[in-house]
Amino acid sequence: MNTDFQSIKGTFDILPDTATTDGASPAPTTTWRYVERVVHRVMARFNAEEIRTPVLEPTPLIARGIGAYTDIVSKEMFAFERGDTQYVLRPEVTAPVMRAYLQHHLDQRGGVQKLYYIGPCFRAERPQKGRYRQFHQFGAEIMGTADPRADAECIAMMQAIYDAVGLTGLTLRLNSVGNPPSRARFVEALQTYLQPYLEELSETSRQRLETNPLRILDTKNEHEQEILQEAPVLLDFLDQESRAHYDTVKGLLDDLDVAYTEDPTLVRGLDYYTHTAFELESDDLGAQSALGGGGRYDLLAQELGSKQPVPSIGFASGIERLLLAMDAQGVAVPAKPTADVFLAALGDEAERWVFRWAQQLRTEGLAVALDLRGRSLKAQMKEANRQDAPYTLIIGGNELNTGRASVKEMATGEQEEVAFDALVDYLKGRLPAVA
RNA sequence: GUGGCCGUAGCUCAGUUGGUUAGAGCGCCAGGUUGUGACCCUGGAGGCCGGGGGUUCAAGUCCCCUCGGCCACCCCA
Repeated sequence: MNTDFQSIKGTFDILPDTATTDGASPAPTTTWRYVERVVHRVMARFNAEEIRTPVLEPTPLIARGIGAYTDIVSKEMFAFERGDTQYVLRPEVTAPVMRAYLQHHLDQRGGVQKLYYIGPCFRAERPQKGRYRQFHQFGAEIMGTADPRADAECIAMMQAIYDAVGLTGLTLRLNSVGNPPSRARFVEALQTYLQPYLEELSETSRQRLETNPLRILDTKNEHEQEILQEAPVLLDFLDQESRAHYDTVKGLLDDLDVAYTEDPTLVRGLDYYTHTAFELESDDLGAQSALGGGGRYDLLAQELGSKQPVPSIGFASGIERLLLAMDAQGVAVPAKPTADVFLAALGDEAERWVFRWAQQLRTEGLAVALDLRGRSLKAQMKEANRQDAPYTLIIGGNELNTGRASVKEMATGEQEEVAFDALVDYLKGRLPAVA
């Protein structure tokens, strides 16, 4: 069937089954729900609480929170103006969560706030494998403590989710970008080092030398990588405090048996990071290899106008990429739920009986499927088969006369008669567990 | 944003050097079995050949534009 409309470029519909078409979700709804379920369960184990913030945020929150010179803010935002307000479809959710934390004085609840979220984000990039304009993230923020245990726990939380869905062979890269003074000294050294190579750098790198020097470190340009071989190393510039923090985090990760690879070139894209930075990668994903990442952002709260610092650490993960990796690794996913029983009717009177009983069985908690097109019994049986319902009730003149339903067990083909008033118990007794 | 590849039924794909009413398998619907699915047989529905323009007597086939998809760059989830 044709239509004049289609989903917007880089967005997709999540469909009930794997009728995968170009531009559809990498997985059906059942798989999405499974992943979401795992996220909720694992987060609960870490005693994290769910937070839901609007998809629409004030543009300046994002611009200031993430940094004006980041790619996200400079060219990837879906932003618009209405009246005198600037709106943006959130490109990430750490800044919004911090906004909510400050706006609602969540620190006054006492203790450390451990918050997690699941929801859509938007970025106006050219779509490709694992990259969409509307994509979905889950993540967590541990807010109100600078303790390195929060860093380690945050990373462990992220790792636990991938473990829970059964993904293997992932690489956790770890680095420290230090505190502001350490970073400032390093940036200066880096700029000095790169000065002689100015002519050999790409245009973007030259620009970044002024605006965002750290980002030059994770260039993929081979020549630039060569140049960087001899460049000063970030870790060498960490002051004692930064160094101690980093070492403690590593030790704690060891205690938790969370494996990691140190990568001194790992620099996260967003401005608000301090100290710990990490990223989880998979080689099952093509060019978009990052499953998730995060880091510490002790400066963000004040950047957003808070008088008090709110030292925090968080991670964010992409659901689409998780799904892609699951698919590539052939990870088992629970089958889609089926109806418990299909009600097939023969004749007008039986159709009315079936329609009433469908409702009755549903109030008893059974999942019931039936024909809504007045089709032949044979067609109804075919439908029952396709629906994969373990039992089918066949109701015709005979059944109405005797007051006994024909109940067919689809897997074996065996059929028996059950008195109407015994049906509920009969079915419930045979079905796994009825919710 | 830049580049490469691709775009024929719901899905996977055929479609001869441009040449009658565009095909197959699977799926869907109906019948064979006027009360029974999964197997089998028969039939049917379903395509502005992504859209627009051009070349030509003639375009699914050639050219241009556009939209979309895929992949990569960039960046990140």
